[in-house]
Amino acid sequence: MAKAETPSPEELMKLDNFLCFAIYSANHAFTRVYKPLLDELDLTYPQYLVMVALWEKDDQTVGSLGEKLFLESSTLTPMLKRLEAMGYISRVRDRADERQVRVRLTEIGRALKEKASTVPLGIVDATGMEPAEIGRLKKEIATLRASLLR
Amino acid sequence: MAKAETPSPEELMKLDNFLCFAIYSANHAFTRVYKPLLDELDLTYPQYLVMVALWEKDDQTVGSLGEKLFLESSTLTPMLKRLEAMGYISRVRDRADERQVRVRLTEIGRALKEKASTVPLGIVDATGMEPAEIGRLKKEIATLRASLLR
DNA sequence: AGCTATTAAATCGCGTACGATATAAATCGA
DNA sequence: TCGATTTATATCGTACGCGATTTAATAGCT
Repeated sequence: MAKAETPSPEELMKLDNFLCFAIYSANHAFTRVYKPLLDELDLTYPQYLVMVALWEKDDQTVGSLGEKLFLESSTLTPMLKRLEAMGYISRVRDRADERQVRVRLTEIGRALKEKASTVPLGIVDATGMEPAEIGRLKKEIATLRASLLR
Repeated sequence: MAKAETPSPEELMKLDNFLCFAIYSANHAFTRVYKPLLDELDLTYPQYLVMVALWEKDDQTVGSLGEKLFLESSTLTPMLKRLEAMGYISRVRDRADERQVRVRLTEIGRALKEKASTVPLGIVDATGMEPAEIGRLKKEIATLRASLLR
C-alpha cells in the first residue's frame, strides 16, 4: 500500500508550504486584530501579554516573566519601563536580593483587567473557530514550540 | 449529554490558554531554530523568507512581495536594501511604470538557493513532526490567518 | 573573611514591523 | 490636455526582539 511520500525538495521550498511562515504570518494577523481592541487600553500587543501574565500572577521578577513569555531581559526591561511610565506597573528592586526587580501591578494596572475583559471574546470571534477547536490547535502549537526549543 | 461548555472568563484570561500566545511564542521559537542554520547564509529569518519568495518566483515588485509575505513597503524597502547591499538581489525601477520597483535575484542570490537547500530538512527535523502532520497543521493555521484578516 | 564564580537586570547595536505621511508617477475625467 | 485622484514606494517615528556585553549583587569555596 502507498506510504506517505517525503515531499520533493521543490515542494519543500515553496513559501506557502512552510509551517514556519504560516505561524509567522498568523502572528502578524493576530497583531492586527488586537490593535483596535488594545488601542482602547493604550497597550501594544506584547504589552498586553505582559499584563495578562501579571493579572494571572502579580509580583513577579523580570526573570520569571521572561520564562513565561519566552522573552529576554533585553526585551522586557524597556517594555516594563514603558508600562511603568504609563502607571500600570511598578518596578522595585527586591530588598532580600537586590539583583532581582519585582514587577507589580498598580491600582490602575489591576483595574485595567476589567476594562480588558471583553478583549478575549473579540479575538475568539475573529478566529471564527469554536472554543474547543481553539483549545486543540493551541495545544498542538504549544507542543510544537516545546519540540523546537528542545 | 454534556455539551462543550463556554470557558469561564477566568480560564479565558490565562496566558497559556491563549491561542495567540501559542503562535506568538512558537514564532519566536522558529526564529531561534533558524538562527544557526541561516547564519551560514548571512540571512536573518525574515530575509530568508523574502529569498524563498524570490526563489519561487523571480522578478517581483515590492508590492507583490508584500502581498505574499503580508508585509508593508515600510518593512520591505529597508530589508530589500540590505539584501541588495549584500549582493543577493537588485532593485530597479520598472521602465514601463516608474512607480514600481522590480526586485530580481542576482547570480549570487540565485546560487544561494543550493546552499539553502538543506535548511528545510533541518527545520522539519526540529519540529519532531511527520511531513503529513506538518502539512495539516500548516493548513489549519493558514485558514486561521485568513479568518483573522477577513 | 576574602576571592572567585554565578546570577539577574540593564545596556547597546542591529534588524524587523507598522501606522502615518510624503513623494512621484500613472490614470481618469471633463 | 490638464487638473484631480489613485497607486507604488519610500521615509519617519515608535516599539519590539535578540545576541553580546556590562554592571551589580549573591553564592560558594577555602
